[in-house]
Amino acid sequence: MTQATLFIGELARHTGCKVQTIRWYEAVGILPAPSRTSGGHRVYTQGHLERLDFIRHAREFGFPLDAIRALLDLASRPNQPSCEAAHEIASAQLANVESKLRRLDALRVELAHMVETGCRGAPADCRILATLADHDHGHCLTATHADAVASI
Amino acid sequence: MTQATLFIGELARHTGCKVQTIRWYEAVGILPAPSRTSGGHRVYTQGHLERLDFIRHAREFGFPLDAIRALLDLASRPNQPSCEAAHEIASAQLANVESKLRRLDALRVELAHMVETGCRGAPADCRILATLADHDHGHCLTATHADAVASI
DNA sequence: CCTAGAACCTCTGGTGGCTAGAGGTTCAAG
DNA sequence: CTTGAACCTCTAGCCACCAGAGGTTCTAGG
Repeated sequence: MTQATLFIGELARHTGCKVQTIRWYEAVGILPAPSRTSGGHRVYTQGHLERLDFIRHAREFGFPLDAIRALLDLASRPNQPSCEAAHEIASAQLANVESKLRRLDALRVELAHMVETGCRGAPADCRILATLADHDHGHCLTATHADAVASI
Repeated sequence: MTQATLFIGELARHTGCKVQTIRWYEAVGILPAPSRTSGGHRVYTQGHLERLDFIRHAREFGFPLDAIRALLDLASRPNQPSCEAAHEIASAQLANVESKLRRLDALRVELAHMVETGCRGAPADCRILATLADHDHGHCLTATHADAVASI
């Protein structure tokens, strides 16, 4: 039952998180401020390690920090009647990713078309430059790629 | 041959670009600073309009501003022997989008699995929370979704 | 006890591509 | 001459960090 403690560098190594990022997570209040040595160095507990692992893993799924905060709140109250909220957050993230995928794929098709049509010779005859210059989408497959920007 | 000129708001309406964005394009040097009225209002020419249209269209393809700058440079020298550079820039962007698509799709699969496995009952038994809490990826389909973050 | 150097501290500024707002000035129609 | 829409500059914020300056603390070896 010994409480192994960690300095920030060790915590970083254990979690694969950069030192700066850990300090930033503390600044934005998603990782609680640890106690300090008399000299001011941060001293983390096992609890911090677990919480940071959770955060990192959730980040790998692309959850924004606000969502992660909500998920951590849920996880910290394990005896609530339902975790429907967790399901909702994850579903929202899935929907988000799916929407991005759709827009990005449309963009891929359009870009591939542009690259394929190619440019043979001088810039004056370049299909790529011509496509971009024509804001009426004359060379585009569809005129609806405008909203793809957000998914880049 | 009359040079129709435009105030910034009219240019914005013509291009579908926000006024602020136009000023910002000027600040970062991708749209040249126009002349001004004696009172200091920006006065744009047809050339500005065309350049901004190009920029907007290229942005819709997700090109970063640096790439757009390079493409505009090419377009402004239409008699160069080759526009291979344009092809390279577009190919790089396509590769970029394809790479994002791949990572994002892997993420979708993983998220869908998580959402599907679901959570029945209390947070203590929630698969979503359990998946996130297990940084050894015990509940994940693969352990390699870490690099998907960059594509969100 | 002293020293070296690795690791820590805070603070500032930058990333990309904008967007929003405050507080003030100019334009153009009536 | 007045009104009000449109313009101006400047600052700050978004997201999730990363890099670096300049200074302090920890700890192992002598």
